[in-house]
Amino acid sequence: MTAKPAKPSVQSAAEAAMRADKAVVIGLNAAIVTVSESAPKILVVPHDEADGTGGWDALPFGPFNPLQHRTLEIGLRSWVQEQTQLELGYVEQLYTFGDRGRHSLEIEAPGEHVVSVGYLALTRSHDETLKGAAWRDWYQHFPWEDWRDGKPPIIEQAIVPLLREWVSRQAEATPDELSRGKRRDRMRLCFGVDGVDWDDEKALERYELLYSAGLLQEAARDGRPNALALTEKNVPPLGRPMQFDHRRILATAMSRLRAKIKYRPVAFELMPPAFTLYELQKTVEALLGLHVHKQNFRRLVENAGLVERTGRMSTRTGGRPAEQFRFRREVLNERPAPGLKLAPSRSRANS
Amino acid sequence: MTAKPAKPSVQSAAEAAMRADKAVVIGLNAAIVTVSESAPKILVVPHDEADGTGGWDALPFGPFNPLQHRTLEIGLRSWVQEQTQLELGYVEQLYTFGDRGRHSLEIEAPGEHVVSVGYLALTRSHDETLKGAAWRDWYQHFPWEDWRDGKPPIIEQAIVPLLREWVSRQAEATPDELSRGKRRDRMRLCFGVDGVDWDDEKALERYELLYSAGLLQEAARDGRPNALALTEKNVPPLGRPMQFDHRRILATAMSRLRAKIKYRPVAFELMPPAFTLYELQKTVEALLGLHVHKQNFRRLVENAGLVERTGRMSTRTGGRPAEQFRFRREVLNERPAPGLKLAPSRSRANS
DNA sequence: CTTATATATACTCATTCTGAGTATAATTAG
DNA sequence: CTAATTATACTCAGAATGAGTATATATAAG
Repeated sequence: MTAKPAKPSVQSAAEAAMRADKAVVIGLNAAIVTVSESAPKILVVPHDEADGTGGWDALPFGPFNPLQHRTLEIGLRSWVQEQTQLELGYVEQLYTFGDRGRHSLEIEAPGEHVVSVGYLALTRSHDETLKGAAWRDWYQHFPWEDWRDGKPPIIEQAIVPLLREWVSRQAEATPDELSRGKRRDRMRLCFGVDGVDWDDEKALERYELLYSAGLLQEAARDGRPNALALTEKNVPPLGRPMQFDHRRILATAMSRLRAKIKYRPVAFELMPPAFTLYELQKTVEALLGLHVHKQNFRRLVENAGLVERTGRMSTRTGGRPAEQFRFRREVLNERPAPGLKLAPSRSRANS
Repeated sequence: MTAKPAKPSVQSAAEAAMRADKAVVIGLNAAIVTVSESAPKILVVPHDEADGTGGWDALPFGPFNPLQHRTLEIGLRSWVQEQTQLELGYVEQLYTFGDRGRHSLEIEAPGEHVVSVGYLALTRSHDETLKGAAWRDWYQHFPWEDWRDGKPPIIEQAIVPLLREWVSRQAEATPDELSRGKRRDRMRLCFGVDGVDWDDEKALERYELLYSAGLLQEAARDGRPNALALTEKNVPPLGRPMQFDHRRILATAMSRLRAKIKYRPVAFELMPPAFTLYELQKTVEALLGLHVHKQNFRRLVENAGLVERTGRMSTRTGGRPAEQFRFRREVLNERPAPGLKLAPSRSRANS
């Protein structure tokens, strides 16, 4: 085990990378999220191409210029600021995708390749019209993810039957019990079939399952074999598709945010300076796509020291006025700053 | 809010990115982890340069060739396999770093830029010598992270005094109480000063804190202003440095793995097919750098249905023979597959 | 063979955390 | 004034958690 032998291979590999055939362009994609009127909204820019994907939303994206920006995040903030005038609060890197064939190819010049880095950004609700961009309820892209009014009908009416067909199609191809079970298990775990509970954090897994089952328009666009068969059968679109792999990035953002909200106080990035506990709850429920138990939610938020009273009351319609609270920034300097560990309320979520 | 206006800016930006000045090379870095003899080991390749960083370990890395590999992960698996003959089990993307100035620059040709994507990979312990590579106990790079024998002396003897100086240095520069408090709070939360508990998952935050305080040799290499002053003062090295930003990637891997082990059954990727519960515990403790309560650990692992008995006994030295268990793969198909939610044992951890 | 020592494993117990209610207070709509 | 509506406080059983104690089964020493 001498030091020398490894060096040539590793180093020369790195040097070989310098050549143009391995050069890629970094695309920075931002899933910019806000919540207003109990709906999580995602910032989209319109996209029109003659290739059949016209009208599909795209996430705002821009290239990373390494000469201009020291880090990827700085690069992202810079062009988002420039293009949207939004001030981003929380920003988090999600994932870097390098897949060939997961976005329409016309953007790639021959011999060049785009690697896309996805970011999640949160911003406080704000109604100004952004030039050319729009806020879209993210459940338009993921209608199966919103369980606030009970199980979304699209699951039993469309998704489960189509997936069952996909499961049995594999059964024909590979008749061994084991690998058929795999597809069935994936379906069960993702969509909560056969008594498995719904897991709000599996948004990405569900998207990927639907994609690989060929049930999404993106899969058809990418020419996935499964998808072609279904296109012929006139399967209705499952949610609004998005350009490139942007719906996948959005799914990643949803999963990450739904997980993060439970152990870090990120929900407050979406709230105004003062808010009632019920407003906070509505925001959280919007993101999770679930209802939570109101009294326990209060207890949790107050016991964790996440908020403090302002003394002011909210002039609301309806019943008794609610007190307004503010985020206790100090928690960030106390213990590892907790989030909103909450369990879905059985009473309404599973109706 | 028409659709048109945004299109030119977004699209043309993407097209502009095609030009060579924005092209970058993707470097794939692998933090390949195993555990043997109660020590977490990281695979390193030697690196010798005449620039003063000779002898620093490097993580194995290779370029991503988009023409050859469909996804980043496939590219990574491919050259790791090629270079090390290791079979990777679990692989997870960690983070994509684009920072200029966080690695010695000689690798970058003028006008070109390396963006590095870090990966965490787990592999079962295996003693064969790998050509040119070596397994290194990861605590050699992070001596402050191993609390299994009580608080590591380096914290009180070196780190805390140096950080205090760094805190007070800011107090001079910006005398306002608020921003001085920021440095102090960072120190407190990271290193568990003033009654704050040690958080094993903050490995990355601690590394970044030490780096930005200029206490690491990498900071000196990168010419960080803080670091220069300290080099003069003959500060002893805090842990073994690594080439480029590889120690940061390793810190990211540690943080991610320490977090993940608590909610996903990844520890079993590091275990042989059959193992005793104490062996499993030792592995987990090695990764966390903490002791856990033995009886409660057993209860947790068994109640969660993570293991099943094999009936065979372990022929061990010492006391009563222990039963061997195996991982219950079925948990993956049951509920969202839990991990090893464990609390550090107060009795020995804080000695 | 007996005893000390070491480890494995089972069982206990107080405390806290959770999930799910009930009870009561303060508003507005009629 | 009453019903409806929302806010907030309080209760309670069961599960999970942290920390032991008790007992079983081996090896090593004498």
